[in-house]
Amino acid sequence: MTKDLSTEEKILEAARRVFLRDGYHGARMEAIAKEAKVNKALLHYYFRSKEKLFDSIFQQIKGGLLPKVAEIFKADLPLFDKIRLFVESYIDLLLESPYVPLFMMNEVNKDPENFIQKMGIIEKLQSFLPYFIVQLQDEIEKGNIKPIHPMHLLMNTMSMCVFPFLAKPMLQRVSGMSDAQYMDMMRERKKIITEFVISSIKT
Amino acid sequence: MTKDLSTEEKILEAARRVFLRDGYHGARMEAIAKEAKVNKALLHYYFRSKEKLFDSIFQQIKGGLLPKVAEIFKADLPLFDKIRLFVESYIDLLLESPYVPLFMMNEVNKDPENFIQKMGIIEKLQSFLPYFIVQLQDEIEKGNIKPIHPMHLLMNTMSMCVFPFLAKPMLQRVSGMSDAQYMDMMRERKKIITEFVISSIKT
DNA sequence: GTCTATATATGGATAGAC
DNA sequence: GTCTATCCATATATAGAC
Repeated sequence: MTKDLSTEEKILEAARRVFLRDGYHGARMEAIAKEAKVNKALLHYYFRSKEKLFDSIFQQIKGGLLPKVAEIFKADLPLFDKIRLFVESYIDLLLESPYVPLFMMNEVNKDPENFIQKMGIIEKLQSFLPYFIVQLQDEIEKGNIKPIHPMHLLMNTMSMCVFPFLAKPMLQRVSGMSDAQYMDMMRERKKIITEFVISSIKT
Repeated sequence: MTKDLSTEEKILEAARRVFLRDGYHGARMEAIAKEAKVNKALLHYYFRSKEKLFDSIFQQIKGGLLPKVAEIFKADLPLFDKIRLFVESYIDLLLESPYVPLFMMNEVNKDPENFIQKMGIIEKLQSFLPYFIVQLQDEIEKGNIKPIHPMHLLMNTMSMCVFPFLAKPMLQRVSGMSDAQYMDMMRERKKIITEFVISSIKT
């Protein structure tokens, strides 16, 4: 059992689940308390307000995504390996937290400037994007891949990884898959996306 | 000026904007009234409740998307033409209503069964998917395209069209584009996506 | 630290005058 | 049809006993 957690940790775990599932406005302090099996008043004892509790969750979620991506793109690897690694580790991450993408999209939508600043996105991008652009340009000049704008290549690849998680509830229903089947499909998809991207840009 | 609209129409217009931007829970009746420049009580006079007003908007939004897609896929056209037409008309639609995708993702997330039923998605899919699957299978057997599961092909194509709208607020900021520039980029993207998909599956 | 009870704030809904 | 005033439910937040 995971029930030897401190009250504070139980609340954080529950809050994460509820906020991710229902969004900030949809989430209810009551629901979080129930999920954590603690009294409602304790949420305020530990975190003072809904807003502050939410911020704790946000900080926690923020850690996982970008650092991994930056690491891959900065590595000294052939372009196709980077693409493959990016797709694989990105989908693996999302398989663990399928609600994160929709949550993030909503957060950024509420207040883009603030979101980007809180996430430190600009600095992260600057830390690896230039390397990637040079590498891509290099491969194009060598004639190994067709000309493509780095932004579109990244956007295409990311789209195919993330979108199926955003649309999961819908796609799962219309295709009649169980949760397990959907996850299996996404694991298969790692290979499919990689091949799709590579065979599209290879000369 | 558009201000010779009836009060009811003004409310509907305002409600559409606010619900799309803030989502159901995030939207405030007060905000809709203000946006429509009418008294708050009038929203209830015309639509009785927030729920009912929301339903009106939902019905209105529902009309645009799927019918167009179904039409294209049922048409008697070569596969590559269908892909091109799908991408073009899909992105054109989204350019007019960039908030619709995130709104839809949130709605389906709240209550998938209910959403799919209200949208009539299953029937729409059944009306054109079989044709598409046969056509794709046919092209694969003829050796014109590489083997690919129809679901993945559709998912890939749709992902690349929709995701940039979902992530618009973020992508726009990090790339420093204005609204107009972002729209131009999406228009360019129609060609890029089509070529990306086709060159990926062509033998 | 944890509970019950309660205060306070917000937002949706209604009554009633005009 | 449109307004002001107000009600009422819900949800967040606090007080105070244990």
